[in-house]
Amino acid sequence: MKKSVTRYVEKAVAAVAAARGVAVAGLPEIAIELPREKSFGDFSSNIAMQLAGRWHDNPRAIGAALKAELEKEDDLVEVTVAGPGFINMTLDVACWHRCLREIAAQKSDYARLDCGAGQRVLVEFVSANPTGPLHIGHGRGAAVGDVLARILSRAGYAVEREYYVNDAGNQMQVLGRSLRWRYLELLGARHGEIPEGYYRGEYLAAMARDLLREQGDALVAVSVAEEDEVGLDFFTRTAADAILLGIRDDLKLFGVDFERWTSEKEFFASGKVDLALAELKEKGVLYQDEGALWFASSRFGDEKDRVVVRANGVKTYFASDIAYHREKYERGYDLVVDVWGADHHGYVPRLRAAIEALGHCPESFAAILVQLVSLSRRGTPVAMSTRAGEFITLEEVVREVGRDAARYFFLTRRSDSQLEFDLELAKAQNSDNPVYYAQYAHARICSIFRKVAEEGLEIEGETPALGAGLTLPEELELIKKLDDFTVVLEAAARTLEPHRVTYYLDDLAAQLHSYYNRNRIINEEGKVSGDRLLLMTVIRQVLNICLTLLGVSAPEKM
RNA sequence: GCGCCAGUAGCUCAGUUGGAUAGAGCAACGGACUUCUAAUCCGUAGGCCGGGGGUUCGAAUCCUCCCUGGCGCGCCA
Repeated sequence: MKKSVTRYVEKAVAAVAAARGVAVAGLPEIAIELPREKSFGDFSSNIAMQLAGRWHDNPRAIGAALKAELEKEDDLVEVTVAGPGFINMTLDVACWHRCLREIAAQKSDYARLDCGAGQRVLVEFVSANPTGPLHIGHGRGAAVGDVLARILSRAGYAVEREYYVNDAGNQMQVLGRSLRWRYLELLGARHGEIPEGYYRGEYLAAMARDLLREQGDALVAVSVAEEDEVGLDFFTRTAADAILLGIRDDLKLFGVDFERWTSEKEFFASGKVDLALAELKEKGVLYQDEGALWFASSRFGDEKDRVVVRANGVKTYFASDIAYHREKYERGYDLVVDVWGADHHGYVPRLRAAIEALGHCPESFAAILVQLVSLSRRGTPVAMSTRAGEFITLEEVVREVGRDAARYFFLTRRSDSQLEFDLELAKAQNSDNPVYYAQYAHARICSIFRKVAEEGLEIEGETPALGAGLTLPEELELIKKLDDFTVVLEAAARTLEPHRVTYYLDDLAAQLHSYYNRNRIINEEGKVSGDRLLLMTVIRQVLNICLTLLGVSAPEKM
């Protein structure tokens, strides 16, 4: 509907401009909004005020001229100029009924947009080191990345999900040492506290017990010195493989699937890192200093230059990440989205610099920074310390509160604001828990349809229903809300903000509950309003789409 | 010290990218089940949008200076 109204306003502006002999080119974009106040009508525009400056006239006079043009439109039954120059427009109710029928006809394809125009997008997320199980912070990143991908996909982008496995570098060495230490501990060759800097989580001790049981006690000599490299490759690989399998399981349990798992190690092994560096060198943005090789990222907006090859000859993580992103562009994505923990925000300018240096438009790269999650139980904080190896894993959270609640909770905040996750609240089987609110709305509507079908109730009105009997203010508000979903989805895709869908869903559910409490679809005589049933059909349809976008189930019964 | 993000009701947070009288949930208080599901609804109360200055028809939103909190400032990843 908004699009139709936008066209009317565009037409009116063109007509008025012609009458005044003013050029239409270079005019501001026509912004159509939903007025806060219902009495202002269905849509409003501030275009008269925008034009006032350019046309050197007062906004109310321009508004009056536009109003005269707009009144020629059959669909607009009322046009007024209000306040400082807002143009308020009210549509014929028949338009809203038509709108409802159109949405109903599209069924589950409603709000499949084409604003992505088939452009290819890569969403890279989670990408945690395989050094330990996923914790709750990764869970938030997983929910945000996955739902973002679903939203973009519905908005008409060709989306792929990718997990970048950071399986190279120091921390993998430490992982191998940690597992070897645990193994030797079981053989009585290590005692006391695990050394400082090692991974001390219980999962490695458990893994060591499995190793001993399944593969015996000869994997490494008990006499091996701690600094020694003997057997490290084996322990590193064993630990990383097992942990990565666990991560895949956790993500599956959480409802997240990736098209692609990419290994950092492979980038080094295949020489792609060298290729990327060679390309940068060719572009003249690398230089040698103090024995190291630097990338001149400050020429592309970073605050300082960054090392890509250390003086000891070892390439940095940044170097492999350049190679990785270079490959993303070579694969032909139009938009590259990375979902990171917000503590990596300082890393954004240097990567964007590298992307630009490689000749790609920096606008085509977006980093979504996901803020910290703090856990609590009934308001009291749950301490989490990665150092002590005591953290709540994603798996524990999902098992405790359920996938639906966990996903929903992660999406109730903007990504860049901190999130307090209350385990008791998420687990609550009562009305305090917001995830049930939306699901309940869906189940309630299903229940009506069940009753109609089971009891073979008579449906009143035209067949098929036209919706013409829907004239209550709350019915029209509902139809407008349903119509607005395309706008919300488009905005969520454009701004890469999945929480917009959560808020929309909550609003729609609220309107449904309110309507349900006030009006009956099946009346006292057991007769069913066909028009209201049509309205329920469409609401259920949109609730279902939203829940599916969030990866939350849409129960038919609760 | 420099940079990034945040600061909105008692608490947790939205706020359609500059619009009209700033919203929701929880908590508090008062109501609604012989009903298509009360996991719901209706009502009351709650505000110097961190503070000052600026930009304009118009600012929670933009620019600037302070205050507070989180994070980042490695030839770690």
